[in-house]
Amino acid sequence: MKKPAPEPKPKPKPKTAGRPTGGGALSKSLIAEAALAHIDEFGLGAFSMREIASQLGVYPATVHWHVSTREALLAEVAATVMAQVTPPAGTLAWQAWITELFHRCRAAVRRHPNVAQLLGAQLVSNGSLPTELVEGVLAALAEAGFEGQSLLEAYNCVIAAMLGFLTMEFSPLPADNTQAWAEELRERVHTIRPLDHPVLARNLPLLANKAFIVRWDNGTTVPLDSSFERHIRITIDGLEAFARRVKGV
Amino acid sequence: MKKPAPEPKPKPKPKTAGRPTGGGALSKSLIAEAALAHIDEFGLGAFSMREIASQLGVYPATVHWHVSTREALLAEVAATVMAQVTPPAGTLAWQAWITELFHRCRAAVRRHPNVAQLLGAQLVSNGSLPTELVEGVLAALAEAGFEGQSLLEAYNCVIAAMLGFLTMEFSPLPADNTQAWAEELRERVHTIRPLDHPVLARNLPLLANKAFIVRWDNGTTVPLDSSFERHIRITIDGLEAFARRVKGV
DNA sequence: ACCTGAACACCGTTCAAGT
DNA sequence: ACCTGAACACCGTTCAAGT
Repeated sequence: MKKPAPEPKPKPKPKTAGRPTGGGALSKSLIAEAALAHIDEFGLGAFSMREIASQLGVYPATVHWHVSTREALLAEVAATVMAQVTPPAGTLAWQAWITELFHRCRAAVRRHPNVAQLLGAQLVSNGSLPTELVEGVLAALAEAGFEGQSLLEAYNCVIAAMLGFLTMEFSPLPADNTQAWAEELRERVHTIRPLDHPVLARNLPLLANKAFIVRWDNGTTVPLDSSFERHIRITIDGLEAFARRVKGV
Repeated sequence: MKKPAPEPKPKPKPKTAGRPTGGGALSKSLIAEAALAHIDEFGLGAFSMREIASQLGVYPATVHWHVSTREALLAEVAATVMAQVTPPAGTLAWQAWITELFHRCRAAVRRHPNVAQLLGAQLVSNGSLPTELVEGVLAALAEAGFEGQSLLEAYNCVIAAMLGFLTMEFSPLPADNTQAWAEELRERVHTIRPLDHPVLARNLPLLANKAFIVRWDNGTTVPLDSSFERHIRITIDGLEAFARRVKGV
């Protein structure tokens, strides 16, 4: 989460300008790979076009020749992370298929937790997620009996439940002074007055650092496994109730 | 969403250094108000400490004297937006109370959509949300019969459902070239092959720009009202099923 | 206590110029 | 087509100095 060692950043190794022999040492996907590796190691806060450029041994303008924009590069990274999450179609009942999707998606995010904040909270990155994911969820929900307006609603609920939870679970810590901030929040949480907030005070040992809003570590160090499993169950149960109503039972 | 007019930014009106007469022209909350107003008008992308400083007619260092850090200021802003969302306790059944909370929270975010990305996707801002919100949700869920581990799980699911959905609904557009990006995504969506993605292709008129991942406007211009209502229902239904299991019925 | 004025070490992006 | 080298217009934050 902190910047790499502040060595005097060397200019890219001096080479003459112009097209390299063999044509095209760099490419969009190579840059995206480097960016993902860097984000995995140092966090999104330490990511910059210049940093990626210097890691690749080229000038910043070179990166821009390939990817146009910082946001576009991050969208590429997000797409890479989510590339393999969609389960194959037609092998599972819709409830099991959605459950499997949630599990595979969380596994992918746990491999690259620092990209979580891109998936749901940035329209550009969100829009770059694989079309198979969209189709898969829609197909599962169609199998459940949804169509038209109710299909749209069920779809949005599934995507929001999945990406929304992961966005929150892996939301980033402060860029600097992490331990000072954590200490302050921990202090505030442990001095909650039982008279003002009785249920919270009574359940504090169970909730502190494990419940949203009253935690100072994210899912990387304190994963919310059981809550995520519960979120899946609640979503599926709610969808089944919705499906029964739609079918007019 | 775009930067304010690029007039030659005037230095703060020249005044002598030192303590102003009357003591303390500026304060933390005054700065937070100015920041919120600026974010409402120009978006989080146009927010900067220097911009706020120049709008207040002071030097950047002056702002830092009051708020320590950019992240801390944004947390203050997030807390301000969410200050009044928690419904009063003890007047509603737990299902109605949670439903009311969802509605009030979304109303608050719709008044300040550009801060949505702070609420769930930044641990610092998330941790600054009002304690009454936490207590209120816990009290409602305790009334529903949850306690201990199941209370923790139900709580996390409620918060994730609420803030997760809103984070996604109001996730920001690209900082620049918005219309070019939108056009590109629209084009990609409308050339989806029916053979590869049959359900998506068949329902495209209903889904385009209204379903997550396949949209190019956010909730500010295309609100997802019915999906949010459905999300509430699904969450409540799922919680009720969970409560029945917990009670061993 | 509260603010100025300037500096430090960064950013993303653009552009002419090379080969 | 692909890259250099430099520039432009920004950042957040720190710090000595003023009153």
